[in-house]
Amino acid sequence: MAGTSLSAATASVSQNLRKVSGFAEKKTIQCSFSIESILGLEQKKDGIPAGKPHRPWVDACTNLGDDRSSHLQIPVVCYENPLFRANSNPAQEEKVLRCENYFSVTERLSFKRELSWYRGRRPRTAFTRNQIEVLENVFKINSYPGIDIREELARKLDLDEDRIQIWFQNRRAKLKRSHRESQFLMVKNNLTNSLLE
Amino acid sequence: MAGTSLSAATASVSQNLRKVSGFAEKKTIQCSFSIESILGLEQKKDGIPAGKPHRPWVDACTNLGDDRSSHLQIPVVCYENPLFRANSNPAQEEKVLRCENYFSVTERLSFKRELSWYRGRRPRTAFTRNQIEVLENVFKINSYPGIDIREELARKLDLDEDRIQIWFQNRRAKLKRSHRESQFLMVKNNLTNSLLE
DNA sequence: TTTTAATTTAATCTC
DNA sequence: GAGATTAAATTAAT
Repeated sequence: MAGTSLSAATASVSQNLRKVSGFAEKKTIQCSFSIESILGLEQKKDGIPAGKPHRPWVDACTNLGDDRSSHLQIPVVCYENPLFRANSNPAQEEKVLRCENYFSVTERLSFKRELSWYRGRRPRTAFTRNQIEVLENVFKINSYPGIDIREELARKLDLDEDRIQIWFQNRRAKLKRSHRESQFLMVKNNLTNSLLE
Repeated sequence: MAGTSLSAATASVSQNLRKVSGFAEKKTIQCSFSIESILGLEQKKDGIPAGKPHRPWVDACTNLGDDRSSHLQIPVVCYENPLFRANSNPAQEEKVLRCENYFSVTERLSFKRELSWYRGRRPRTAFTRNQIEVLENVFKINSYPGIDIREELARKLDLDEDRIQIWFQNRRAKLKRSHRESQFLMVKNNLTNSLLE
């Protein structure tokens, strides 16, 4: 973890709390110790077609040894965690006025947030327009900001450094995608043109 | 994807053209970031260790001669940085990397890093469910398998021994991370509880 | 439906 | 090998 400040480290750890599974790995040891077993040479029951990627979350029910399910064991932390409560969006709060149901929008947002926690996912951050603008401007000049720049951005934009880092990762992926697509377009156009000649 | 509309791609291209052509939009930055800061020039590091990484999978598809043009992964840096647009042979790239008169150490580090990432990165391996299962079972018993076990696993799982080694490294890192985080959790809960008493 | 924040993990780099 | 970081692939919220 590159974050050097305590707050950054704390935020980072709390982000990954749901990944905590240090104890879950022990309880899954129920296999025998024969080499054949270890190597999985006795063919498994439900002939899973080899060649398929490993996607345990798709059929989580049938996947017993998966430590990913362990985040369900510690939802209490999610409730108590103050780190994500602070991040309320003013734009969304104004919608409270239009709410005529049992729960206010903020209440429902809160539920949603807690549900996110249960599901093991950080509530989606809604960046403000100004935050995006600054991030974009920095990205134009440097798409790989180091830890110090990220920290500086975090301070100035009132965001966690983690969010900054993720934002740049996603932004780089987006740029790459758009390059791929424009490249594809060019090739396609060249091909079309040469066929029309 | 439907988002591959011409307008979208065009917008994307023009955005990138602006980027290539210079810092035309510097003035829109309404935040007090110094250029040095944004470019990451503050963080000084040591020199670049010369030496080309071993990338057998690059040669595998298209080798014979020095043709790199048929790579599916488009190097983003080639678009963004005018330096890498014209020259596509390694000798010239070396010269660019050695050009310390014009570029800072960190810049050259960044270039080199991006080059190797975008051009030479090994395609991500998608392990099958069965492969993962076997690896996990072995890991439970021995998280530091020696070369002989790795070779055996490679044979039986039809993988390169390299992949096995990397997998165990990443798996150990994951375990360590989860231990750190659960420890953090315990400390935090103890702290919370003692504060509530 | 589209965009993008968030997540997981294989691969890379530095030490 | 450890540790940090990244890209790739994906999930899911908006």
